Amino acid sequence: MQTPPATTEETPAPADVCAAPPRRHPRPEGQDRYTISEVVAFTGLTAHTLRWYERIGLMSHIDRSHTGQRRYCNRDLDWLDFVGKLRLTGMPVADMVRYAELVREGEGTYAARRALLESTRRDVLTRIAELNDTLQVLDRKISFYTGAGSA
Amino acid sequence: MQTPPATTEETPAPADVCAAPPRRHPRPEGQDRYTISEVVAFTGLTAHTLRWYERIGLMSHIDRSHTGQRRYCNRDLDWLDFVGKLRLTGMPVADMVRYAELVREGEGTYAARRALLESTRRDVLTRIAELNDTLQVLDRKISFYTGAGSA
DNA sequence: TAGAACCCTTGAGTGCACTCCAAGCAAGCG
DNA sequence: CGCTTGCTTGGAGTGCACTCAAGGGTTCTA
Repeated sequence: MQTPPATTEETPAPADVCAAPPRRHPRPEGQDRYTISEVVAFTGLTAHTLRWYERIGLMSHIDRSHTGQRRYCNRDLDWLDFVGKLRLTGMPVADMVRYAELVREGEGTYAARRALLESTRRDVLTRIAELNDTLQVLDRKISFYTGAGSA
Repeated sequence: MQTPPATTEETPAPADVCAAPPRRHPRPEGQDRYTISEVVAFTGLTAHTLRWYERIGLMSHIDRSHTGQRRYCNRDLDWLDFVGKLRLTGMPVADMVRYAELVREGEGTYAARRALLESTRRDVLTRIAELNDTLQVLDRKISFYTGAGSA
């Protein structure tokens, strides 16, 4: 068995260096059309939120069934995974939408996308440093309380 | 010179294991009464936010001048530093208020305080792990764009 | 004794990221 | 056929953490 031809990256890239790796909510193999409630199960987002993401342009228009219901594909799920990561960084939704627009604009925006991600990367490093700092404070206080409790 | 008698911890503790260490906004030495705008300069919070913190019980009542203006002391600044750390962890303000209440209730709440901080500590570790994960994704994408740009 | 700068209060307003509602369509089942 | 379940829409509502406005008092410098 081999990785399916799923492109998963922002632009139909030739050799996709960037394929989506481990996923937390395993998708069924060989499927490429999911209802909104399946996506809810995979991502933990609500159906409301998924529709809202689409409305504000954080997702490109989702394919529809003959009756007008949304049918998400694996690439959509990959994108949602990535958006989830960005969300963890604290990036505002408006910035994510900006990134999504760059993706839709095509390969000409590679430099801009990289700049955006590098700036995000810096934010993440800062945040990690802050959290490590906070951890030290917490540890100091916890050991204070522990000592005071057993003294 | 010796550390001043500032207690800085939640309860007038005997030997304070928990003294506040490095501060980012250096305070003048030997002072213990600050106007709200000085505190704004030290903490980066707005005066609105400082008053709001007091209203919701995130800070105990601040000392006042004879004309009713707030005069913050070093211990208040230490508390604000700590609150800033908690804020970085993403802890909701309501939970911080809960912690502040425990502090006001006295030494009998040491165990509860420790439990709260330990739970926060776990959250912080989780968050750091998530951010490291995100960092990997960002690095993968950045190097993809870098390669595509120079290819 | 001006005038500017600073501070006070209560209560309302803002921005973000969802979250829900109402009304209605479509498919599957006994 | 009727019932249930799942999906659709636009627009309104929610909760959080501030943020500001209005109207007034105080403190500092000249």
